Amino acid sequence: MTNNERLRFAPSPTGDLHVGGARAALFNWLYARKTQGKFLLRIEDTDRERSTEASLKSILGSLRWLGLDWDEELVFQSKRGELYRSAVEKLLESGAAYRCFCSKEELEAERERAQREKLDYHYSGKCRNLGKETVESYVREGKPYTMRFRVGEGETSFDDHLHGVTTFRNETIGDFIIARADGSPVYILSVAVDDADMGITLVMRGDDHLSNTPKQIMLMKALGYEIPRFCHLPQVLGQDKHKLSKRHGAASVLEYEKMGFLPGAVVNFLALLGWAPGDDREKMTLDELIEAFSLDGLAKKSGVFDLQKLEWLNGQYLNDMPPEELLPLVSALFVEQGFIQKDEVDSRRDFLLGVIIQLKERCRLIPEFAEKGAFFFRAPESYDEKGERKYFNDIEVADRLEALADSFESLEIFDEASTEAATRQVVVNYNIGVGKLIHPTRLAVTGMTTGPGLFELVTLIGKKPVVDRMRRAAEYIRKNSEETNG
RNA sequence: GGCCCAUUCGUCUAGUGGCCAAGGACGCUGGCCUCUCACGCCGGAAACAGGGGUUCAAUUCCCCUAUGGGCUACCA
Repeated sequence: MTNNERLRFAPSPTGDLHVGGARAALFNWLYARKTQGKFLLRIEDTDRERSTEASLKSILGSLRWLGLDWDEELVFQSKRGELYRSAVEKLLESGAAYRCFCSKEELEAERERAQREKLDYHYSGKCRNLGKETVESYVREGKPYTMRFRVGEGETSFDDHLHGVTTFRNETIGDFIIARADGSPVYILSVAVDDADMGITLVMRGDDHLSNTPKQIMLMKALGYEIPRFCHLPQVLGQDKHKLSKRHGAASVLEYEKMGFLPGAVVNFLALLGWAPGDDREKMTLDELIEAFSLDGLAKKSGVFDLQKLEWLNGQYLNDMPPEELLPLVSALFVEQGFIQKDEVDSRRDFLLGVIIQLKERCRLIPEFAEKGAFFFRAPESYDEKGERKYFNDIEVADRLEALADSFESLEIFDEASTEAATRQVVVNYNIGVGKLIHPTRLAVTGMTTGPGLFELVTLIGKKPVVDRMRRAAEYIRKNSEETNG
């Protein structure tokens, strides 16, 4: 465990950052930071068809959003063709690789036959021992060829950090292609070359790469490279226990950002999916994660992404966050909703902080501030249906509401203590329980049956609008009862 | 089909041979607090896939089976 560890995350820019990828990135990052090593980023953009600039931007954006910073320059595979070509050349010269002239159709037929006969298929090795002259004449004819790696006898094994010694018999692998007919390198080759070239000391990636590892090792050996250590992480699954994908709802980090999750909560949650600190901590900051992180805490079992737990965690973050920190996020939402103008954010700062304070322990996601707090900005357009039936069911309610409105109006100081005192006084006059007045009042002022404490909310909104809303509700109740009676 | 990997409450996990009649968290659920909701607090139900070994002793070690997953491309 020196501080010379070099880790990497190698996404393909073919979409947004996937949750599984983000978790792999996180573990690499944590290990690098823990060991004071380097965390590198390599962009696997050799698939020209599917790679896009927009995806790259999106992935980098998500990484930054999560707080995962990287060291050194980005490595683009698309810019390293020369490196791969010379590696292939070297393998060809040493005899570790050979030209294969088999056509796609031939190979396809072979594979189908094997499948039909339920036999284990791998390349027949037809071109493996072609005579020198044959090869030369084919090349002269311009017959297209791919490059194949000559897989030797024996077995290939490595000591995976998580899975221990894992062994593959070479005969089950079969000579594999390392360069296409157009000369471009295939993934397995570029990975081997890049990991060596970048000096990666520990390859930590999804366990879907487990069976690729022996190939990578054979290539590295043939190229005379030092073999890195490996650690294959379990996958992230959806509720149906299949690999997390769009079908399960949100599979990319970006979507969670849009849904109103906080980066700290997402990172925290991802860290706990497949890793445990060894104690009972759940909520942990990035620094605490670095501090506690160890490869030993990694799980072997793939984990199901539990949205409910993420939501809970996010709620914890929201609740624990100082209101000032929430202000930019929440006010941006309010502006977007048309609750306030952008230039009002500063002048109404105290009011907005008040709203946040009253709402934050009731919200799990940022957008809920708008759903649960619209009434702070405008009078309710309608009343909760159940609430209406329960609290606006009596003409007397209108009288009481008006009585309380009058009482509120006459208050010199309109604060929690005075409004509560006024309410309790009115209740005594009518000889009813305090709840009998509080609930209708809340419904009148907010349109809802749930929310912050009535006296807090009412003082934040202010006397005038509150009194207006109460009188309007009283009127509404009267009108309704006339209709139903008449 | 072949190869490789995995298997503790519904879910995330603790547990590395005795401390486990299995602990925590989410969710579910009973209650307390209370003007409602939420928060918080106190309780509850809920798991070692099955079968063989090894051992004085297995959740922990080995084997088999079952189940799930991955790879088996001129994708990455």
